[in-house]
Amino acid sequence: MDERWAIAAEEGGGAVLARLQPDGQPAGHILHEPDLAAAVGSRPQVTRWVWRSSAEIYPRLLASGVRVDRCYDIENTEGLLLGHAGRLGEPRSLAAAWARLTGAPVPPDPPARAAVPGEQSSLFEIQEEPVAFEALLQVYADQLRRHGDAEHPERMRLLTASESSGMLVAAEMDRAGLPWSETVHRELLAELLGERFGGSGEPRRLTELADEVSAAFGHRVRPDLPADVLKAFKNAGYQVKTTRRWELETLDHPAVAPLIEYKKLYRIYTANGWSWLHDWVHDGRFRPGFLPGGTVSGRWVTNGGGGLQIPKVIRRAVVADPGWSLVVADASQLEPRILAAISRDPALMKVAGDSGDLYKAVSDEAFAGNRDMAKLAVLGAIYGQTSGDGLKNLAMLRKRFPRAVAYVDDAARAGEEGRLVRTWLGRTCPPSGAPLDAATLEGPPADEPTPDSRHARARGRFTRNFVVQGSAADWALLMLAALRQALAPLKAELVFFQHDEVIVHCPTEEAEAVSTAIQAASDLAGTLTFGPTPTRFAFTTATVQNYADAK
DNA sequence: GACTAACGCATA
DNA sequence: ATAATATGCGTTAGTC
Repeated sequence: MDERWAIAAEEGGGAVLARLQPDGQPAGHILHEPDLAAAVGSRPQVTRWVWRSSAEIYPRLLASGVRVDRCYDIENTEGLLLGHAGRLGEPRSLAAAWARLTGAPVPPDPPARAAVPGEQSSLFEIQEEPVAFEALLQVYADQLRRHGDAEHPERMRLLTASESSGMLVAAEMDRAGLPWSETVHRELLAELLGERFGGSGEPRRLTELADEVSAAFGHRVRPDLPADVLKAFKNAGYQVKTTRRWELETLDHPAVAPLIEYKKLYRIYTANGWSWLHDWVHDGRFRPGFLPGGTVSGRWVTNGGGGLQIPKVIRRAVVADPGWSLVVADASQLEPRILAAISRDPALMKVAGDSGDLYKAVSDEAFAGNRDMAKLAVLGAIYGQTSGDGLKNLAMLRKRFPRAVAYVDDAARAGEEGRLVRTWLGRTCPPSGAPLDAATLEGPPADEPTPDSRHARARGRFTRNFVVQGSAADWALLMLAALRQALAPLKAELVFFQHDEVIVHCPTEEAEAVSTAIQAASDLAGTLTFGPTPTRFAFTTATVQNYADAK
């Protein structure tokens, strides 16, 4: 039984709410109640809550111990609908949507507040003037109609529903937090970097390595200043253009080894050192501030602390609670499988129908068993390779998997021509900024590319990748939604999500059930997103005490 | 002091 | 196998 209610927070902790008819209009009286969380918590029969912003409301509900099954996030949906209509970038607040509906001047979105370490996810909340409840009801009804204007209305409904669900997942993950051992982290820092001068100065190891670098050059060189390092190498007779690690590695000079070690440790020191620990880890939990759909392609971002860039060495600090385990699962070779599902290339679907090594299967099919070649060709197709040996491999791929390559080629061409490009469910890549003239588009891969043609080509690589990466993000939303539902009766908690990888923290006795639930969620997401497809989305799962042991 | 660009590197 | 996609973020140097 579908029972929808709309709700909005009122001053002083109260709420205004109303039951809705299927068309979004209120089904009865509009109620005012003194306690927002109680208003929701006392209505467990409600199947979907319609509200302005999950980031505004849901952390408050969670803080009161109230969870909801489903929601409909009006401002998030407004962004997706605007994007689909090629109007990404227009204000997406409820107030703006209401103004567009009534013909009033459209207010710009308030600027997002800067990240504040340790604060709960409500920091994403758009701070704006309260809008009448009537506006919320009317904008909701209007959005329901606008879904019908989409190229694939059913897919669009799936997209907005699943991203609303993603908002719930994000708030719940931030509430739970990733278990983080401050002790292990400090031990790790001491082991890698040594003690700090005066307890808070530069770590001993960095000072030593900087001295080694200077000694190797015979004069003072500061390794954290690229200009300094470049000059030193040039004076020593080495031609280098940058101080990037892979370029330095080609040089035969005694400064190289300590320099590379310095860069590695310096990165850890600045990005995940003592200050990071102080700022971002509290009460044994790291809360990255997940934001679903934070990128154009629909990938999530985090609001602070570099939550999606936790270096592998630092993962030793992610430790399950006593008696609990971490179920770490990543979707294997996700992007080529997504390409199979969206392109419906028969040969690629066939190899993606097996959960084994996809690149090996592709190599058997088209590259005489050379897996490296096959992998390069597939990645080249997805990323838009422009040079190198891979091009030859790409030609072979095109021959054996024509529909798959045509799919991304079409996306690239659409991008180069400035047309809209969409993911499978309808998330839309905004049109390119600079319009391109016909000559630019026709122009052959000129010997000397014009800025416009370079721009068009870069655009094409972007949109080529967008359809795959973005459709993977579509799939991931449905996978998370299904997993969240499956975990609801357990003690297990989703605590981390990173593009194609999830971590569930659970009592050890639940680990097996969790692993099963993850694969089931993956299978369900495949069917829900793409319809019946032979493509398998296999998860590689490890149950560990320590994140570092998962790989 | 606030802001930005360029750089470099961590993740998928 | 650092070529190609997407990000976040901390540093320094330069500008206002």
